[in-house]
Amino acid sequence: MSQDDAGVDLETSLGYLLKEASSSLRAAMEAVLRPLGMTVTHYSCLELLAQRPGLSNSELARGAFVTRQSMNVLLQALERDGYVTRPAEAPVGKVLPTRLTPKGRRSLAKASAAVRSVEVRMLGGMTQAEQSAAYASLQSMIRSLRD
Amino acid sequence: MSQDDAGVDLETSLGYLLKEASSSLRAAMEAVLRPLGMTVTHYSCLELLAQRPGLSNSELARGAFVTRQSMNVLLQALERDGYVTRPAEAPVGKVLPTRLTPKGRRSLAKASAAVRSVEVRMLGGMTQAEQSAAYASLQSMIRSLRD
DNA sequence: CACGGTATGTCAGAATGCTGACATGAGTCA
DNA sequence: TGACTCATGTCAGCATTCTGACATACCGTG
Repeated sequence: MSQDDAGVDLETSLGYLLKEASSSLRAAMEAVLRPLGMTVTHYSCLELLAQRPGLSNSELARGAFVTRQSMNVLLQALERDGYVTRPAEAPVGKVLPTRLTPKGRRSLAKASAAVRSVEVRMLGGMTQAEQSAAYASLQSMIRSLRD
Repeated sequence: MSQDDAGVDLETSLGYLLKEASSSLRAAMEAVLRPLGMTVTHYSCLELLAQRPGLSNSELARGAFVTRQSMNVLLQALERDGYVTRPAEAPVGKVLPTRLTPKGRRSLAKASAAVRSVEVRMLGGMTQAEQSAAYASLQSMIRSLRD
């Protein structure tokens, strides 16, 4: 339990709060995706492909915040199980554009609904103005850290 | 490029932005802690102990957002290298209260300054009001997800 | 007092992600 | 054209974290 509050207070650190929120969100997403046999990175990859068909392995990796090596392992599994397709040879350069299969699209539909319910729950106690403020705040943090 | 399909729009999703911000913060922290030979979890553990001396392994794990098994291996390494101390036997129950050594405190001092500089940079483009709004928003999200 | 329910510390194996490295292709510039 | 730089896909090895499991200690209720 909590004792004395001497020293720097982690409870008032935006960085700590950011990590806590992100951790909570990930846990909630894992909870709803597990019954569907899907991980968060798994879902993220499919969602990215739905919105931007033809994304390459490296681009997917950046979008899902993992290394391109990790994403490659995932893509090989997704391709083997018939969720995505990649051409055997690169149309141009070395980039292999990836696309969802109908099976992948069906799988994503259920996962997307589950994830959306989590996000709705997360935003439940916030007004529209508060959501906009949160959006602007997060973007500001990202922008400041990018340099 | 805005696209209106059935899926979650990643560009406007607060969840995605939250993950992006958290990822950026972690990367920035890793960058400044690496020269000090320290990882983020490593630092988090020391910072927690500085603010709440006598924290147990499980409590440290929850505070650093890892499992108690992971925290245990970290604590064993920190104890072996002389950054923290734990009694050989539990004063009460099974809980082993952990404390920083002077060496641990010195190590933390440098790391803490580095991390603080990152947080200052992250908050650079925000007004005081925006920081308060961000704080309230994140707490609201955490609260909503806790149920 | 006895009893479940909960929490803790710890060990072992498995899974996941990362770092390092290599070859290849595209773009840049002198 | 040739050299240089950068990005990509991929393989291999390593590190870190997690899952599963066990024994133990506290606490509430009956």
